Amino acid sequence: MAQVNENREENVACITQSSEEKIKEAAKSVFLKKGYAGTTARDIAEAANMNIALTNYYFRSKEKLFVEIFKDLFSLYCNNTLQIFEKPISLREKLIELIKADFQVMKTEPALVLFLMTEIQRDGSRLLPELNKLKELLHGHLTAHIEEEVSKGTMRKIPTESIMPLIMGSLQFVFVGKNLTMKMYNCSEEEFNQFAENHKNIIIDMITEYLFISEEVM
Amino acid sequence: MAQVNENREENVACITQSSEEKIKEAAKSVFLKKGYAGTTARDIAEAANMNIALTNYYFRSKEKLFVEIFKDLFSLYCNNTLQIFEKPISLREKLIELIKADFQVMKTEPALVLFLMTEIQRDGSRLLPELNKLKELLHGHLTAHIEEEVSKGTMRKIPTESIMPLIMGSLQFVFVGKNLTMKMYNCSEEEFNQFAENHKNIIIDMITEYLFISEEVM
DNA sequence: TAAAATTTTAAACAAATGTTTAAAACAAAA
DNA sequence: TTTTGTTTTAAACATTTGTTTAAAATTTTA
Repeated sequence: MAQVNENREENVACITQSSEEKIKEAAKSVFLKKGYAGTTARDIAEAANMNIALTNYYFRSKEKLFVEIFKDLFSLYCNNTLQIFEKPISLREKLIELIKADFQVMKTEPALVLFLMTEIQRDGSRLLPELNKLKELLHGHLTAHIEEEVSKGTMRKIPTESIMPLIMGSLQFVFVGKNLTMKMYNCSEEEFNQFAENHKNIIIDMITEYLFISEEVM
Repeated sequence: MAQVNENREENVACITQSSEEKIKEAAKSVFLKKGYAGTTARDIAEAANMNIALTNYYFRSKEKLFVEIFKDLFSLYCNNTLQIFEKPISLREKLIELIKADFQVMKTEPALVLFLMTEIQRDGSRLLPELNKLKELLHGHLTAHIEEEVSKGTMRKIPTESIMPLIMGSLQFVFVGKNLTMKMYNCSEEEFNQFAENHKNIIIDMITEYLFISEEVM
C-alpha cells in the first residue's frame, strides 16, 4: 500500500529532494508543457528519473497527482492577485501592481495561463468552489472601490467583470502565444522577455490613461 | 486501400453530407473541445455516427486528419485579419474592424484561439511556413502604415509587434476564459455574449483613444 | 545486530489506443 | 444481369496506456 506523505515538515531542511517531491516537480513541468491528456505516466517517471510504479505509490493515480498540481498552480496565480487587492493603496496603484506581478509570474512560468485555461475548459466543475472564492474576493474588493472612484469623478465607469480581462488579457496573450511569437519573429528567450517587458509598460500606460481621469483634463 | 477524395467538386450541390465531410466536421468539433491528445479515434467516430475504420479510410491517420483541420482553422482565423489589412481604409478603421471581426469569429467558435495556442505550443514546427507568411503579410502592411501615421503626428509611436497582442489580447482573454467566466458569474450563454459585446466596445474605445492622438488634444 | 517498516524495482495486468484486415453491402458501369 | 469499383462493417491487430503485484533493496526501529 502506498504511504501517502505523513511527515512533510520533517525534511524541510535537507537539500536532496525526496522521491515524492522529485516526482511532483517533474510532473508539474510535464503537465505544464503537454497538458493532462498529452502526458503519460511514463513521461513523468522519465522526467523524474524514477520507476513508473512510484507515481502511483506516492500519489495513487495520475488524476490525483494532477489535481494536486493543478490546485497549487491555480493558487499560485490567484493568491498573488488577492494579496495585492488587500493592500491599502489606491485602485490605480493596485491595477499597476497587478499587471507587474502578473508579468513576473508569467516570466517564470510562461505556460501557466494557457495550462490553466485548457484544463478548466476540459473539466472546470471540480474547481467550482475555488472559482467562487476567487470571484467573491475579487468582487468584494473591486466593486466598492470602483464605485467610490467613479463617484469621486476620478475614474471612468466600467463593469467590474470587465476589469480583470482588460488588465490581464493583452499581457497574457503575449505569453500564451509565446511560442508563436518567438517563432514568428525568430527571436531568443532574452529578446522575447525584452519585448514582453516593453509591452507590459505599454499596457500599464494604456489602461491607466483610459480608466483614470487625470487632473489636467478635468 | 483508402480512396482519398478525388472528386470533391462533384458533390457541391447535394444537400446530404458525404461520409468524409461528416467525419471531418465531427472531428473538428471534438478536436476543438478536447484538443489533439484528448481526442480518441473512437470519439470522432461516435460524434460522426460512423464506423471507426472510416476515419483512417478517408484520412489515413488521426494525425493527418488533425493537420488538415488545424490548417483550416488557422486560415479561418488569419485570412479574416489579412483581408482587413488590405482594405483601403485608415489604420484606425482597420484596427476597429479587426476587433469587430475577431469578436464575430470568437462568437461562433469560442474555443478557437485556445485550441490554436495549445496546439502551436505542442508542436509549432510543422506550421512555420504558415506562421512566416502571416508575419510577413502583417508586418508588410503594418509597419509602413504605423510609421506614416506617427510621422503625421496622428498616432502614438509603438512597436509593430505590440499592436496585435494589444488588440487581440483583452478580447481573446474573455473567450479563452469563457468557461471560467461563465462558471464564476454563473451566467447563461446569452448573458455571456452580452458581456463580451460590451467588453469589445470598451476595448475599441480604450485602444483607439490610446493609440490615436485626437485633434482636440493636439 | 535482528526485526520491522518503508522504498524501489522489474514484470505483469487489463483496458484503451490508433490502425489494419478481409469480407459484406452498396453503387455504377458493362 | 453480371461485373466492376467503391463504401461500410465487425473483428482483430499490435502498441501504449494507467495501474498493480510481489519480490528485492534499503532504511528505521528495537
